[in-house]
Amino acid sequence: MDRYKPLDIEKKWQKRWETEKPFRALDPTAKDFDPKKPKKFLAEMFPYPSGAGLHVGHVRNFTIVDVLTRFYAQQGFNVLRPFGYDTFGLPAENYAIKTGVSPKVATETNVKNFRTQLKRLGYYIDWDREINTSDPNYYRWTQWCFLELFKKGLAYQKESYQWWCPEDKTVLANEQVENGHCWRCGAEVEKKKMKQWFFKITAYADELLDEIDSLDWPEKIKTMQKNWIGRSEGAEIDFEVAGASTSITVFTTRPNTISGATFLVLAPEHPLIKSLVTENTREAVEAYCASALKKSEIERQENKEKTGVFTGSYAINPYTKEKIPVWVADYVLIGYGTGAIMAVPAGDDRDREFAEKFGLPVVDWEKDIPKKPLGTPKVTYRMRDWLISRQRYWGCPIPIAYDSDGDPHPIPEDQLPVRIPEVKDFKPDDSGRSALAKAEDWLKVKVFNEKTGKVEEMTRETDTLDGYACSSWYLWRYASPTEKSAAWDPEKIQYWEPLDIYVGADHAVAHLLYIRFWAKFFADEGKLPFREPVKKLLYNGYINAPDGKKMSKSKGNVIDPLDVIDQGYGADTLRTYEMFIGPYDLDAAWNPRSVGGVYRFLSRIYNLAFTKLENSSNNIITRNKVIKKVTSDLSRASFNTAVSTLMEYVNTLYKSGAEKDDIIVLAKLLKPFAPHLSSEILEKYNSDDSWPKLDESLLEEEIVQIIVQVNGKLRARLNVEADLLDDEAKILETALAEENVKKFVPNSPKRVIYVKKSKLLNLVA
RNA sequence: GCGCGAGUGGUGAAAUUGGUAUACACGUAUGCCUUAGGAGCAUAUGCCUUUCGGCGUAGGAGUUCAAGUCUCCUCUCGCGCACCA
Repeated sequence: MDRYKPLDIEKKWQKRWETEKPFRALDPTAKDFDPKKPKKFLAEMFPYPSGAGLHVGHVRNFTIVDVLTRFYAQQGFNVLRPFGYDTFGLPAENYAIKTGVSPKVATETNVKNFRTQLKRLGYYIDWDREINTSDPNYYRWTQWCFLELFKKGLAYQKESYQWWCPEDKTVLANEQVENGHCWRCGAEVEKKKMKQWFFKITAYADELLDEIDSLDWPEKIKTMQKNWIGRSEGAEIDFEVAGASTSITVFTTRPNTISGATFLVLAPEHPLIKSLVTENTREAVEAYCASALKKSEIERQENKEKTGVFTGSYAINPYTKEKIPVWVADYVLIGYGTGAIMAVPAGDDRDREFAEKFGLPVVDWEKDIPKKPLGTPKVTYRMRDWLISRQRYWGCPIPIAYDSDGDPHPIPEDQLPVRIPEVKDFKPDDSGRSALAKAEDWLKVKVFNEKTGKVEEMTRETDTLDGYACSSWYLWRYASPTEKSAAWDPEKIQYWEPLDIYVGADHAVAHLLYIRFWAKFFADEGKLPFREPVKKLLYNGYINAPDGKKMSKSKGNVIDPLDVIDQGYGADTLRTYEMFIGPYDLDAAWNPRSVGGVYRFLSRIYNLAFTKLENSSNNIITRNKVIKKVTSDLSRASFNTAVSTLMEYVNTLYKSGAEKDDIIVLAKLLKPFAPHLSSEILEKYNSDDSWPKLDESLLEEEIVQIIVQVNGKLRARLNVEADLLDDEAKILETALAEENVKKFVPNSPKRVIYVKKSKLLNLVA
């Protein structure tokens, strides 16, 4: 008997797909484009192609997209499922520093390896649309996006205290600091005062917040984004400094508690501190501010014990007209509100703690304050502008040059891309400038200076862009990946976008917020016909090692998906297993035995299709039920139950015998999960792969089972003709005639509940 | 601390709208088969009970003819944010 040999089958089909390219998406400009077909655009969050190649987590992520893509393709949608690589970033650069291999070469190798591995999984990918963020043809347009933002004042420079990673020697965005540590290398971050580039994401804070509710995204992600944006409504109130002409502006969400404000607190970085200190306090205040700045953020977080120092100045409470002291304390943050607060110790735990520690007055605030407007109404956000400059080599160069005054000028569009110069030494240093600064010839550039009206020699910006900038528009590039005259072709964008389904397991606030921001910006520029780039988001769980721990090289518990395939299980088993492992959005632990179970399932299908076919049975009702269940399961992304339905079906067919239509339906429904085996079967049976049509009229069986409960407990099952379902009296009579029912209902039932839809009869005895 | 989830057999889990709890798979047990394999096939498998039956979805209460599902309280675990005024 011929046995299921997945590797042979998979090789055959992968070769065919490589030459026939059946997964190409048809643009509206294509010859064989059919305008009647509805479109679906699906994508995974494109990966960073590491040297280690695919891991099982990638496979889960990509297979979810693949199952859905094939599901829609088989239903006749014009589907677009492209692929790309997020290749800029620290790992490639750090690898280069370690090995001396240039990031460009390392990236090329890794992409090639990834592509080869992806093809071995049989993914439905339009390979003609592959993109790569470190390709000059791509980052030329990332630079264009930057310049669009720059022209509108949404890319700007600001000197301020920034997160600095002493290990990677670069600044980081707020989103890239996790618990006071660098998200990449884990080093404790520091604060450093530097002039940096920002994107003004806060300009869209309200819209980013308000439109969250309309998104078909997981609630968890939506909540995280809401919290991240952190909108607070309140007021700014000016407090005059006693005996001086200055005033201190504070932000508060509870202006009505002003009568209880007994002191002010400024953040140690607050610019007014200098003018508030007195002869007596100067030394102590300066020492406090200096040590607060030097302290790592961790220390500032871990040590919640309140510290602070009196400036020596007083302010006037504009409501009570009382003189209140002005303090400096590091529990007030310079980056939020105005960097200064009015402390109401009777109403706020932190203020109370501070007041108690330093013996400041605690005064109850007047509860019935007349609602006369106090201060200026003001909305504040926790979200800060997005810091985008990085002092690193392997990134998209910021297309800016500086004149002799140090003012920035955009590199003209006809000079794009600003290519990354070749340098020998990629190593970053503490100068605060990237390795690009070492390319001396590259640094000089002739740019028109609008101030002088002349073309002048200027110096290039040496910072590169945060990788998240590169990934903020790639979904739009997929619509026209080779377009030379624009970042995207408006006609194709109009047809394909926005993305229908996006699948990933990371970037809940960063990437998924940035991409929304850019969509809104480019929509305002008239360059995009939508304001939200992703309709539906699926956020899949991680796959852990069999011991339940995170897979890691150092623990030696990594499962290599290519090994699983090459062991003889094949890609179809791997794909189907990862869909069967549990609900897609939960973390799961790898179970080698369970992989074997899925292999057995596919083997049984193979045997059924190639060696055991019978012609006798009539399974048409079962078949229709299976079509209905699998279709609805895939529609609600319940992949594990779709697989289990197919398993049940196979078990049934082993008992009842299978006819040709059973095998064809089975292969079609299985194809999203196991495309190679299904293709092999469908070829043998001369069938296309169109999604099976459901015949609703064939769903109802002639004999139905009615559940009989007494006081809510199962006492009998009645097998009756389907026609009888409408005849409650008859059903009751039949039920009462049952021995076991009689036993529990000796007299006539006090109450009868009959639920036709559930085929259930409950008698209250 | 605040916010959001989740808790079901030995294990991963199913139950979509309040209506048969534990589908499917792993594991385990028994049997069959033979190309003796990392096979394949069949049957059984929540707990207590000889049977009838009783109990059972973290624990406790409640609503309902009927609760894994709804409400309240408690416990445990996970995730996110974390001095945001």
